[in-house]
Amino acid sequence: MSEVKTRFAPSPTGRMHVGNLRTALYSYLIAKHAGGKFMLRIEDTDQNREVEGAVDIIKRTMQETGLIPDEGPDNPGTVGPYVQSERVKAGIYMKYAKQLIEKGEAYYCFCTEERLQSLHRVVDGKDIMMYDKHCLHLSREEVEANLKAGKPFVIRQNVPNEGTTKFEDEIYGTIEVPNSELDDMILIKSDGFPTYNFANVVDDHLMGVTHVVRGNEYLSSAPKYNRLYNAFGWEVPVYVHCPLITDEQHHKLSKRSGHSSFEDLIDQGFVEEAVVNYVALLGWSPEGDREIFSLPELVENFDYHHISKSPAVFDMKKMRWMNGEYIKAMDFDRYLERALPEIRKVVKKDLNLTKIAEMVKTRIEIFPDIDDMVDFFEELPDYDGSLYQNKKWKVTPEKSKKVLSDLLPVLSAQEDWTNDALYAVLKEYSQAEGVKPGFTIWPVRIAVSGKQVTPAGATEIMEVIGKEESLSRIRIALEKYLN
RNA sequence: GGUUCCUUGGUCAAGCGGCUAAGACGUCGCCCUCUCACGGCGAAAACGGGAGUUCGAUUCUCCCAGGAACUACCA
Repeated sequence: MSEVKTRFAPSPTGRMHVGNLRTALYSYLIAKHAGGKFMLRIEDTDQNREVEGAVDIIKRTMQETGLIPDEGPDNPGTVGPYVQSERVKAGIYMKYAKQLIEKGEAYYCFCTEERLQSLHRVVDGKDIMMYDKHCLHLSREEVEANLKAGKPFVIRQNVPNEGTTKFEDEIYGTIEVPNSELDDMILIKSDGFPTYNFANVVDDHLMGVTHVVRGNEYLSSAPKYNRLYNAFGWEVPVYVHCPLITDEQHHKLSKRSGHSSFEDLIDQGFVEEAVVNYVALLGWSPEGDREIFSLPELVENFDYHHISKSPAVFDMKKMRWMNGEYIKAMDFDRYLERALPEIRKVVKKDLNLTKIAEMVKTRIEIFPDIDDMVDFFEELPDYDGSLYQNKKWKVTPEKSKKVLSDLLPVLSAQEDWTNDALYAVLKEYSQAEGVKPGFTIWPVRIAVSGKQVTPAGATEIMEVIGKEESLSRIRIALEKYLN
């Protein structure tokens, strides 16, 4: 058996869709698991849809996710070029299309747009069209004359109306389709560019791809590919169709879902590795119970036979959970790089931001979660006096008032403003009063934070905001909220 | 409309003829605790329906229902 070679073949039309990312990931994993090669090919055959800079997005995304191609536009192997528009210039597709015409498997079509338009009909609000093989019946002379006259043409695949075509998919098994369902799809467009379908087959063969990994949405066009391979007498590659990734409504993930692309997710504060990890588990499951996998670990464990058939909903909740796991496990310096800018958005004062970052590390799932958690460091929010009511510690506003009044002079006299020292002070006071520490600490925490929930205890907060600010906030509590 | 595919808890999913039908997220409870979170423990929650095949079907076959994808000179 020859070496496994897979490819990721995106169109440069914008951001990297998560469905595409998963296809790329599975392609990569299949190749790497088998010790094979992973290739990148750019399918820029639609000049209208091409988006400036999209190729860079693709390349950058692959860098960031670690899906590094062994061959591609930037590191060509022996089967280049790796960009289809360049292959068009080399005349590759036209050459093979003409071979097909010789064999009677394809034909020139000169139909006008108007004529094609007349073939469309609307069923259930959907516009559907099936070509009627009008130009198949043109005589050789007519074709020659049309070509000589410079009439625009396309080349279509010639699929018989009778019989069936079947193909094998590794995941879905044998799939058989009646030929009458198969449209005479266009192979070469009137601008001389190949369509995706044709370029794909030609390139996968020419470039030695052994396993074709792609989305389930292409499952129904696969039989047409088989006909092409057979017509050429080429070996059919192994097909691996991945199940669809859907939104909560069970529809194919689209731009409007807001998290449809890798970049969207990163923008929202997700970590690259977490996205890769989560996406790997959409449609595939490892053998054990483990869910957290680095890319190398995925390579080691990935067995494409365990890819499932049913579509998977992209669950933001679980994505967030997994991201939280990655943040918790993240090397602190790297964490700081992403956490600090987020903290600076709300904390402008010269406080110990590293300490604040430490506090929130186990409490966030995505980086923007930080904002609402640490805003009180910057400024004491307006709060409700009822916060001083706490059932567990049996704290009331009245009791809080006494605690804070008692503590104010004690804390004013306190020199060592570190967490441990402050905690000792509060504990000592509690013992002297014969109450639980929590009873004392609750009102202090409310006073210095103004919030019901904080990412740290009272004394940690005091340490960070400092003595002066702490005392000031306690005074405000006494004067404004407990009076 | 046609074709193709899919159908285990709300979600991701194990299961590949015999099980009290894993596990994870989420939800809820308890513990830990200077609030919350982390961590620990626990609970509720599923085989779409109907026929077969079989001693026995979540697992095999068929039908139905539901869902999805495709049906472009887009990929």
